[in-house]
Amino acid sequence: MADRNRTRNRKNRVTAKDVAERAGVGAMTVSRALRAPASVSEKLRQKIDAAVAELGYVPNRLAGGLASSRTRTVPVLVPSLSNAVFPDIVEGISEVLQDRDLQILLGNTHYSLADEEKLVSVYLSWSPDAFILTGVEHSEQTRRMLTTANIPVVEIVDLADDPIDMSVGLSHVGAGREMGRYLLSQGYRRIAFVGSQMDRDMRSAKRAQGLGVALKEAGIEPGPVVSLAHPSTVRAGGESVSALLAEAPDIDAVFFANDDLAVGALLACQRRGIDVPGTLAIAGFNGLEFSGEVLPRLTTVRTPRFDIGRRAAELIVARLGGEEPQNRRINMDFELLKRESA
Amino acid sequence: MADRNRTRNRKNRVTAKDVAERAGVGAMTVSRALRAPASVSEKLRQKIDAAVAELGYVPNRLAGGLASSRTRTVPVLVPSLSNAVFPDIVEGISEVLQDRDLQILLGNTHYSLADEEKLVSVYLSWSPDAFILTGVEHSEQTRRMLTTANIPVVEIVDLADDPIDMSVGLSHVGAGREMGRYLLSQGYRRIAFVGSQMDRDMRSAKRAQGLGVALKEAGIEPGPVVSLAHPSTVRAGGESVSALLAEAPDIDAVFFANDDLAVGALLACQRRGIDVPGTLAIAGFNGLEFSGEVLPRLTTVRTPRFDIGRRAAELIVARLGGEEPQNRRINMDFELLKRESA
DNA sequence: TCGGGTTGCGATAGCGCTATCACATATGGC
DNA sequence: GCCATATGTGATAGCGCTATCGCAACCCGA
Repeated sequence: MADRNRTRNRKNRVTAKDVAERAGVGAMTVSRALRAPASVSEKLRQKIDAAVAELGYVPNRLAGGLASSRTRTVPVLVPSLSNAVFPDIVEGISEVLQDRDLQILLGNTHYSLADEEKLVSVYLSWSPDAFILTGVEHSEQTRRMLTTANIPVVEIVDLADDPIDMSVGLSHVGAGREMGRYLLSQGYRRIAFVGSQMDRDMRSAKRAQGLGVALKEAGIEPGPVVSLAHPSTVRAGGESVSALLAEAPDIDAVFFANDDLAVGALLACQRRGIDVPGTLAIAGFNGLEFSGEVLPRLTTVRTPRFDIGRRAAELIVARLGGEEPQNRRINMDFELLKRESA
Repeated sequence: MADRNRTRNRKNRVTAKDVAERAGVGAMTVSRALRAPASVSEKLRQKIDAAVAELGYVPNRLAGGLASSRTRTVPVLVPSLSNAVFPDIVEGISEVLQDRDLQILLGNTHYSLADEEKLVSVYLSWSPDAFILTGVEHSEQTRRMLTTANIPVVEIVDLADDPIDMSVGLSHVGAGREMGRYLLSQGYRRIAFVGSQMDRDMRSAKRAQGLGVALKEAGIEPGPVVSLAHPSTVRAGGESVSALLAEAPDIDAVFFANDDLAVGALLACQRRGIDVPGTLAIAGFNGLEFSGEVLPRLTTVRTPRFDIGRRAAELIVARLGGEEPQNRRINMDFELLKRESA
C-alpha cells in the first residue's frame, strides 16, 4: 500500500544514463554513439550497442528534441484522406523522407483554413524540422507562424505565385483550360462543370475557372457551374447527373472536378441508359487508376501526385542539408488523357 | 560577424516566462492558466490570456511532455492509406479524439510487421498517451514494447483472442464463412477466392479461411485461392479475372478479399462481355460506397469502419479518464449486402 | 625527443515546461 | 475575534537529452 504512485505514474524508463553505466562510459558518449556512430571508437560503440540491446533502450525524443530543437519530424497537412490523390502524395513524400530518418506527421484539414491554422499551431509546437501543406491559400496567421518558424516550408499541389518558402504543384487554371479546349475541339458546346465544396476547395474552383477561360477564348457561352455541398464521392457524382440534366437538359458535356465524381456520373449514366459520350460527354480530373477501367474509359487529366510528393520532400532534404534551392517554385507537368468518355 | 550563430540556431521563441513577465505573474501560473483555467483566478487569467495573445505564445510541447510525461498524442497505425477502409476508420477515431484535444499520429505499416515494430518504437519514444494499431498479429517485440509502455492500447479491425490490452473488430473468418454460405445458397459450387499479399494481410487470409470452412461444412470441394503479389487495386482485380479463368475455367463464382478487387473484376467482365452473375458471380468485402454504384451492384459485406474507429477511441478516452472498461474485446457486427453480382 | 595538432571522451549547463511543496491570503465556524 | 481549513500563487527541482568546452591521450614530422 505504501508504494502506490511512487513512481509518479512514470514507467521506469531506461535512460541514456542507464546504458552509460552498463557500458561503463559517459552518458554523452551514448548519445553520440547513437546519433553519429563514426565519432565514437569502435570499442566503446560495441559496448554501447550491446548495452542498448540488453536494456532495450529507446531514446526519449521529447528530451532530445528539447535539447537540440531538432526532432526529425515533418508535418504534412492534406485536405482529405478519402480522396485517393492525397495518399499518393503522402507515399511520395514518405519514400524520400524515410530514408533520411525523417518522420511524417500527417494532418487532415478537411478543406478548412481554420482547421489548417490550428494544425499548424499544434504541429509547430512540436518543433518540426520542416513543414508541408496543401494549397496556396492560407490564413494570415498561418503564413505568419510558418514564416516565423524559420524552417523549410513547401506548399504542394497548387502552384504559389508568392510561396511562403517553396512550392511544388501545377496550374489548375491551366489544366482546366486545357481540358476546356479539348472538349471544344471535340465539338461540345454546352459544357457544365461540377465540383464539391468549391468555396473551400480552391483547386477545384480554379479548374472551373480554367474551363471558363477556354470557353471565353472560343467565344462560347459558359455552361452551368455546380458546387456540391458534400465531399466528392462516387455516389455524389451519380446523383449530380440527374440534378444537372433536370436543370439544364441541353448540356452535351460535363467536366467534373475529380475522377470520383466523374466515374460516379459515368456509372449513373450506364444505369440509366444515357449514352456516354453520345448523349453526354464526361471528363474527370486526376487520372486515378480506376478511371481507365470503366467503360467507356474516362477522359481525364493525369496529375503527377507521387512526383509532387517526391519533389517536395527532396526540396526539404536539400534545404536541411544546407543547400539553397535554385528554384523555389516547381511547376509540374500534367497530361490530358484523351479517352472514350469525351 | 561576431554574432553569427549567437542564438544557437534557435529561433527566439516566446516562452512561458516571457508571458509571465508580461502578465506580472509567475511562470507556473501561466502554465496553469493554460491547462486548467479554472484553477487560476479570473483576474490573473485575463491578464495571462492577454499576454499570450499579444506575444503569440505557443507552448513548447516537447518541454511540456518531457516534464509531465503526457503528450496528448495517440499514434494510429494502419497497413495502408490507399484502401478507403482505413481513412474511414481514422475519421471515426479522429472525431472522438479531437474533442478531447488528443492528437492522432498516423503511421502506415504497409502490411509489414517489421515496419510496424519500427513505428511502434519510434512513436513510443514520443511518450504517447495511448496507442491504436491494426490487426492482432504483431511481433514479439512489438507486444513487449506496448505492454511495457503501460498505456491504453487498442487493436482494431480484427478481433483479438488475447488482446495486448483492448480490441475492437470483427471476425473475418466468420464474415468469410457467412459469405461462403450465401454463395452456396445461391447455387454456386466452384468458388474461387482472390486476395492480395495474403501472406501479410492476415485479415484477407482469414476471410479465405472462412470461405473454406463454409465449403467444408457443405461438403463442397474448395476452389482455387489466389494471392496477388501486389496491393489491391481496381486494375489488379480486373487482371486477376483473366488469369483465373485461364487456370480454372469451370469456376462459377469468385469471392474477392475486398471491394477494390471485386469492382475491378466486375468492370473487366463488363468490358469482356462476361455475364455477371450468369457466367461468373462476383462478391467483394467492405461495402465501400462505390460497390453500390456499379452495374450489377456488388454483393459484399459491410464492415462498420467508422464505428470501429469511434469505439476504439472511446475505449481510450474512458481509460484515460480512469474508467476500467467492462469489455476489453468488442465484437462489431457486419452485414451481408445481398445484391445483384452474386 | 619534442611541440603542435588531432582525436575521443566526459563534466557541465541548459532546453522550456510541470510536479510538488511551501507560503500567503481568503473563508468560515464558533 | 480566534484558529482551522480552503484557495491561489510562486520558488524550486527536476524530466532526459544534447551543445559546448576542456582535458587526456595519441599522432606525426622535425
